[in-house]
Amino acid sequence: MGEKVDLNSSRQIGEILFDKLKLDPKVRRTAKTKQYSTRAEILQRLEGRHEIVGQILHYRTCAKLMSNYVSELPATIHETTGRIHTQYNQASIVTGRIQSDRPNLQTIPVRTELGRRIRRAFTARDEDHLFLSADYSQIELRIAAELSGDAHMRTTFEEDADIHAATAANIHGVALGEVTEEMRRTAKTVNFGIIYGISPFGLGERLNISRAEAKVLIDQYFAEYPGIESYIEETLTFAREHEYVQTMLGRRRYVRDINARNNTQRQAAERNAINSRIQGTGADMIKLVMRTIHKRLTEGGFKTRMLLQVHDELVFDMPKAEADAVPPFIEAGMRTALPLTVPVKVGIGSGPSWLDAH
DNA sequence: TCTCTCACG
DNA sequence: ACGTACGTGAGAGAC
Repeated sequence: MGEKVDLNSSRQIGEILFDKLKLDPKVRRTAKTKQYSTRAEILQRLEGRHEIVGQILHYRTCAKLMSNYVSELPATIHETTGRIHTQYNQASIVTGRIQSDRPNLQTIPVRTELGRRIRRAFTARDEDHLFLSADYSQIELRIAAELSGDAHMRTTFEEDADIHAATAANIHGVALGEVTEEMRRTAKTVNFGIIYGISPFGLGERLNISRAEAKVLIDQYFAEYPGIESYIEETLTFAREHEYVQTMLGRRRYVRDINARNNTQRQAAERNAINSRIQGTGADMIKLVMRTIHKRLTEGGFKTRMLLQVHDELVFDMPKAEADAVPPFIEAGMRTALPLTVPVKVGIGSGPSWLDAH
């Protein structure tokens, strides 16, 4: 008791929790400096052991929202336009995505209730306008289905099923109706893990299960979606020969460590190869449609304007008078941006704020 | 300047 | 023995 600690210092937090309170005998350390790791994911497991843990987590959430958003964003309002103007960069991301900075408007909070209050602060220009948001549903998994040609995953999308629930049913060998929330959450982690090139170790860490149990899940996944396993093998074979991979449109990412003798370097390159074709194809797709939509809006004499791109989402400022005419061609344009054979789904909505548009 | 943490897809 | 899921930007502490 009576100890002073800077709540912004992860090192001091770690010393309090693990040296003083000894909350975890199997404490984790960070990779570079071997400090105690105090990430939210780690702390959440210790919440029951001392009331201070939950308080630290809550402080962290608030501090992040304050420093990155509440304090920062008002200072970025342009003095003559009265609006926030981000910068987009298209030549810095290895996969072909575009990136936003000063300020970064691609990381406006949405996942927590407190965070959503910040997103709600982004509003249409006046009461005659709305925010329009259009986003791709599960675009990367659809692209994985397309690139791999996996019949089972394709069918899942053709039936417009919930991909994570369907995957849960498949890997657990149960009917769709018997899928629990827990099973769906696990399947979601596996779905994303696979397209990132996850290992049994990594999946085990994330699901808090043993490496052996994680391997069973991955094996089961490949048994259900054999095309995905082939996609990974074919991608790696191509990468080893050429030292690059390419998107559907042929844009390359070089992966020169793909034949490295150092295991860690080589495996990292393999994960990059597996993911880049998928993430990059998604990036190509939305860039193409941004061009098409901009052209259609300006040549069509519409006053709706594209404001933001957030990787799989486009945000527009739209006069209410255009609310019938504009959304249908934005939705159709996004859906047909690339001639995929797997169905593409787009969610679209509008409202007085960015949050309401979702 | 590096490291950790955490906001997003 | 080692490291272990992709891509980012940004604030704060530690040095």
